[in-house]
Amino acid sequence: MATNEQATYAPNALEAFWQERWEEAGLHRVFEETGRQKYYVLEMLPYPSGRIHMGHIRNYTIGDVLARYLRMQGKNVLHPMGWDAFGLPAENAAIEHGVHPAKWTYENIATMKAQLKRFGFSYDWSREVVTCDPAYYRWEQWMFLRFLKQGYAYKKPSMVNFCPKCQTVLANEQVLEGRCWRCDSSATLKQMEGWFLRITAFAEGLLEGLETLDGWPEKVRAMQRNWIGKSQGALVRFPVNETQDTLEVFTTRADTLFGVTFVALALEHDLLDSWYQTGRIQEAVWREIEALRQEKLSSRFEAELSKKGVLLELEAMHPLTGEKVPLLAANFVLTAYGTGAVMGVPAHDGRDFEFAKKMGLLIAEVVRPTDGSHPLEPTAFEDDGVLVNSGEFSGMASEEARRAIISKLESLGVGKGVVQYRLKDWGISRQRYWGVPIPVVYCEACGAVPVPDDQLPVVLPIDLSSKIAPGFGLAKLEGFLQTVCPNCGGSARREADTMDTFVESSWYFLRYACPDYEAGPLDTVRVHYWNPVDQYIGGIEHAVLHLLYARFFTRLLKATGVLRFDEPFARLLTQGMVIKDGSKMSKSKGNVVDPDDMVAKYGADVVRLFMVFAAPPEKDLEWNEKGIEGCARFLSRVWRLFQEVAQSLKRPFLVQEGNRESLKALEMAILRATHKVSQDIERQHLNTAVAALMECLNSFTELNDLLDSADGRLAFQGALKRYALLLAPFAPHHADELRALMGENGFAMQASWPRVEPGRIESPVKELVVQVNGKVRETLVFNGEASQEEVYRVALQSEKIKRLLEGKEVVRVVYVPGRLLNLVTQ
RNA sequence: GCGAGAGUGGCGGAAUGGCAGACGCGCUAGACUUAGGAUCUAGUGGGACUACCCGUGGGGGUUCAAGUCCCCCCUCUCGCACCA
Repeated sequence: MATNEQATYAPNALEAFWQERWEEAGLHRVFEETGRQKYYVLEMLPYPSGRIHMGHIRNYTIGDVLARYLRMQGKNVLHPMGWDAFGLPAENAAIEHGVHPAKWTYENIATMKAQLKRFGFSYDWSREVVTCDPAYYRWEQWMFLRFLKQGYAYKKPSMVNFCPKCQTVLANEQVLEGRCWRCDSSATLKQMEGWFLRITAFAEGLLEGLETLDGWPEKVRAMQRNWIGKSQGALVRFPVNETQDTLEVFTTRADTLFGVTFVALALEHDLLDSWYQTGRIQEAVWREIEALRQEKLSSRFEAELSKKGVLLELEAMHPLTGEKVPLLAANFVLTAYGTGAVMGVPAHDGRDFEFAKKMGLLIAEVVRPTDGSHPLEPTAFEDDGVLVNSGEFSGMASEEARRAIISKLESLGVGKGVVQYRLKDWGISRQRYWGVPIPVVYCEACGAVPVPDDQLPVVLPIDLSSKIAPGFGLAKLEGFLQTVCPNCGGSARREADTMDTFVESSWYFLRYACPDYEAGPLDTVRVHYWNPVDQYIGGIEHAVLHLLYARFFTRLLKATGVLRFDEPFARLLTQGMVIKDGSKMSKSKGNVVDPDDMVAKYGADVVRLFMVFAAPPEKDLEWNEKGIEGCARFLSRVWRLFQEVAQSLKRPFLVQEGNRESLKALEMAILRATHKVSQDIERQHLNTAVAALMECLNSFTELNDLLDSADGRLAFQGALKRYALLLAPFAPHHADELRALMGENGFAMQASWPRVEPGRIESPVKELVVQVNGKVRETLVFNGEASQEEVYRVALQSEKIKRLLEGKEVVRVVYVPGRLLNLVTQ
């Protein structure tokens, strides 16, 4: 400007000044420019809960540093922001304070947007997406209808997780240790009808895709792999004697089939009820089953249930040996996994072993370690080995036996090889109000009818006659529900469920490419110009929620013909939490630091700097008031140095030529910093990039004797111009101000990132270390490259080295050019 | 139990197999000052106190050289967890 040429750094006025200039210049708007290399930097969009917190600031600062750096590198960088605006907190606020969810949400957005703007993040706000806007969610409804048509969306009754506090259903992914991910209430199970998206159809693709995501943290990939839970095995059918029923079990250990001594059913298995109704299960046995069911319900979330079971007094026939095996109902058999029934092989499964001991069931050894030992007591032998007591399969190795036994089962028609996944279809029905209405109507004559495209969006009614109270939902809005059938024109009722809000966040990153598009959900050209996202940044808490859903949606949209790629996020950075006094900042702990307070006190640049300096991005960051003061001190020192140089340029100089060594050192300092900062941003070590800037400043300060000379001042001016550019991604307001002070026009973001030709940071003066037996004993200085012989010769002239080598023979000399000489003695 | 990651000064943290502790905080001393919680200068792993020794959770190994690579163990954090 600059604002003035004052001696103290006054961040608030300065930052406001530059933010206005950026705004006027439309500096952060970006357009599709074919021929220019694009880069898409994305941070997870926030839920408008009321206020921005430090965790957001950290996330967005990391993204902003990368975005600004890449833009200065000449990339066409998309860096958007929006709001995940549907969700329960808005309804809860309505219940507690009587505010309409829409009003609450939009007011929060306004507050939070102002907070973000104060930090000077380089978002293209013209692309802002608000998911509760009908202009956004109409396309989500459009997509839903496509999915419906192709069978990827369907409705079914099922046992679902239900949060009593939120009064709504939760998807499997949204229940953490039996508790609601949002409010931490204990979830219950409930039989309900609801809509599902067929994520299981993409289980294999989602799993395989993980292998291609080498820009993702291994931790997240492992979590998703785990969640998808693929296992290879066999379905085996056990006919139940004296009935027409066949019990199917899933096993990964077909090689242990001859060791089956019982078959156990989950307490909730459908056949139990049917056998009870047909009198196959006695009244006394049934009462025991009921008792176990009760016990299981009440202790659902205990670490481990002690294994209990009930003999059904029914037998199944072993599919290969024809022997009779007892059937039991057991509390440790999972309903939701496999077939809800397991074959019991006590000799080779720890759980079955424990259970068999307790119930007095037989234990039959069929696999032995290859060393021939019999390790059956005190526990099961679970490893692979060699088969025994297994008829024609005896003598085979486990691996081979699994294949052979599966073929046998298949040829007899009593089983088959299968792949099983733990992943379940995504239940998206929510029985609440503040969400996207599911575009289906129910007609007495025509049944469930999809709402035609031209009647979209099904707008969420905003005018409410009654106040929102607990249990409120679309189902209470008679005016909304009543409609006509698009098919026959008869009276019909609308679907009252809304979609899980994770649906909105599954595709928002696509809409940023074309937020104004009205001819369809996505403008194919623009979407494919920007996507996939090159760098995604957000918290690890979404490892198997949002990140899995978004990957699924991308594949779904590809299958629907909208997209041409499989993976939405090429690289993922999961930043650590901001913690204080050892725990995550939260209202309940009373350890919250408000970003606004910090900005008021230190300015945005200082807070941004601290956010990336105090810890590497992926690690937790401990809030430290002293630490942020250190960053403030650093920016003040930078400020003073620039002032000093600017002032010196106006004064008469004392000498024409500056000290040659100092001039060289100055150039070397800025070159080294340029190299280090570039390299560190590239590898996302933002904390060491800032350290390099600090180090460079320290060097500058030591060289300020150069300001007495004419060429020293000019050299300093040149170096500082480059320094301001290096600072720009971290402290953008500061950087633009400093550039102005050095006589530059325009904005740092429009300037090119300084480059260093390789080799230029090599100092002509080499410092070389001499080791004796690997220990550093001497440091030598050479001008330019020195040969091994030369270094050796000089080293031997050192008194110290001479003394250490006295009476010893050098048996080996290791020379690393430019680094060290190691003399090895006997 | 399974999976992933991490153990380095008083603290946050640096180190393509090549001088361990960059940078910052804190601390010590000094300078400037009516004053200092401002600023500047110097020092700051431990022990010996001039030239040496020890030191990256513990124990082995590879190497001229290991915080870094390999094997075993311990501790911590996170995720999943009776997944057949």
